[in-house]
Amino acid sequence: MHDVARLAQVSVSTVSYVLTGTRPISQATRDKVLAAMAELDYQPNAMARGLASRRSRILGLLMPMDERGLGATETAFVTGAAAAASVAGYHLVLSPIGGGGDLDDLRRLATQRMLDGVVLMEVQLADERVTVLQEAGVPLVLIGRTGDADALSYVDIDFEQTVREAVEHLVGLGHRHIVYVNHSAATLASGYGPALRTRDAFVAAMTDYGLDPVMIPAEDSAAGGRAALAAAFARTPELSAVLAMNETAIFGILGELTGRGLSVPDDVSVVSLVTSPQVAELATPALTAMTSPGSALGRIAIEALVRHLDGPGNERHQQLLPCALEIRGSTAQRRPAISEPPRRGD
Amino acid sequence: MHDVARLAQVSVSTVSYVLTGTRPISQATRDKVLAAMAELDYQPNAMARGLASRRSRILGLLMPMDERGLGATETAFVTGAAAAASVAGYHLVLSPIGGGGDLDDLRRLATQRMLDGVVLMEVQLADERVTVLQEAGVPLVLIGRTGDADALSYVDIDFEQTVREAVEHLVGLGHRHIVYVNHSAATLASGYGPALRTRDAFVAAMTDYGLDPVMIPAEDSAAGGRAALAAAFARTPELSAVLAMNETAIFGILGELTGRGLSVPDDVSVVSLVTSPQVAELATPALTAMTSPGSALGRIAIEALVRHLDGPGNERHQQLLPCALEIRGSTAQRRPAISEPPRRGD
DNA sequence: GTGAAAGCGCTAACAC
DNA sequence: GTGTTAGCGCTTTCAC
Repeated sequence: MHDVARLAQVSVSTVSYVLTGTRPISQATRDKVLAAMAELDYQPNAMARGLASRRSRILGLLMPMDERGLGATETAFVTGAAAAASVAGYHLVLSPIGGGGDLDDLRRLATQRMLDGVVLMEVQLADERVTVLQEAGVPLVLIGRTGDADALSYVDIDFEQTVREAVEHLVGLGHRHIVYVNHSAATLASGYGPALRTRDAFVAAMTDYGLDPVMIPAEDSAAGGRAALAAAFARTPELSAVLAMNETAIFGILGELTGRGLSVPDDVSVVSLVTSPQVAELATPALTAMTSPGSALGRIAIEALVRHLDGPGNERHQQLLPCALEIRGSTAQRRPAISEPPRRGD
Repeated sequence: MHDVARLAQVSVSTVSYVLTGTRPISQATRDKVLAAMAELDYQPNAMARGLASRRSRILGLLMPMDERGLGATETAFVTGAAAAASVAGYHLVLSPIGGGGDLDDLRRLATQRMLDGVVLMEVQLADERVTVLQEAGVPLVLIGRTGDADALSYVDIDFEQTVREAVEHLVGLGHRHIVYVNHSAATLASGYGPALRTRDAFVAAMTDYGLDPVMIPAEDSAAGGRAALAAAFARTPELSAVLAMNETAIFGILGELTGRGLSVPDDVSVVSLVTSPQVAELATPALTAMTSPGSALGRIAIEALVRHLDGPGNERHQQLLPCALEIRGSTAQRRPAISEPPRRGD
């Protein structure tokens, strides 16, 4: 930087100011400085900037990685967030730090002033990470919501709206015996927000239609899906539609349906909740799904965070986005059972 | 740090030395210092340390994210790498920077001395990121190999060995007409190492058995898998086994097989290459697969990188790890066609 | 609109 | 085994 200043025949502070833009510089000197920087192939040192300015211009995206891998939905969050960060002049780094034992790791990262702000993915209703980060004084935005998120910034999927639309689609096709296959009982018990919120939304939506809301939990595996479907038929033999939010179990559900000689969508319609097009297309037939607004969520979260950092610093952003219904091959008009007399209005 | 020194009644440098451990400190003073740090709830500032020491103690994992999402295999890389970094006293951050337009972003990150070293995932045969990083003077380790990786450190899957074992398994079950479904023609043309290496290995292995090596490319989609299978039957009507390395197409392959009234594994055996147990269990029947050594790859890459950084700095680590054969329900003894007379030795 | 200089919070010679 | 001190490469008052 010294060299740049000398070459441009200005002071180091002037060079710094063209870099940061924190004070007006005449076009002439700016050009001189820029030319000198290019000439010398100068690159500012991020550590030194960070130390002097007390801002790293690095944003963290905390993304617990379980062994199941990341779906296309999560990937979309990430790419959306990275793009938004880049636009705002920040770097985005992902940290695989989870809710597990590496909470100390997180505390260290947060407290060492390496990150200007953080976006949390896969937020639990009671999420220790939030406490840790708040204590460390790191600005944060959630993707998802804790139980008491009133004071926090978040963006989340509008599960109520999403489930309602899915149910509406199925009811519109004439289905009346709809079973919702959720995540596992253990996941529900652990306070996983999406599982709880969709459960409640399903009950509400079905009740509004005067229908019986049957929910079955399923382990996150193909076998879990099969078991759940078996349970569903035991509980509701007239079952003609399945709503599911479980990207792994859904394959077991489809397999079990086929195994029972039932055709999708002729005998049973299937809608998958919060599902990426990529996964939806993997199935045969391709799944009608509520597609999550992945990259928008990531983008909005970062934008809110940046506004918080660059702005007065007391904003609070709370926003819900619904998933979009994408009709593919797994839903169809309900076919009345042969034994069933036609009803008026059919 | 000043305060810590005063409280412990030592100099700041002594505090620094107990922090870095770069010179012997008597147990007594160390304890005093540690006590003072705890008392004041002191946390060193990462930026300042980085500026003064010229090392950030941050390692980057460059992980291109395409819209397909990360499989369990990639996730295992990441968790293995993160664990190893933590053990070595480094932080690991992931950067979603890809081979796309954000090469400048990478150059900036690399050149600003924010990262002590990086691990590259999804390495292409000709990978510009390698050039950029080398020019920036950032130590790097590849997961995968470029075309001329002789001078670089890398860890990669031993595709030759992996394919050979898969073919051996199928031949051992009596299969002689085996088709290999690879990634797409475009992917092959783009110089994607795994696709090319498995192709060559397949040809070599089949030729060794005196068999005809038929390879069919497939788009990364269920539809691509169906098309590939159709092409495979057109080319090799006697087909009794499919080898595949394409986690998305494999579902189309299975669907098409079922659609043709063929049973897996009774009529056709299927082996999936470089596949995680999670994905293998998704299919019906569960797939016999060559399971990739995911977390070991990540761990070894980080360990090599750290050795490079902390050691004399001229090591070069090159290592290949084979996938492990895990037999599940998609492979079985070949069933001779009815029209086919029994051969001697059967 | 520009320059001079005082730090930012540490590390690592150099002293003893 | 410990203390003193000169930076690391920037940002940002304060002065003009």
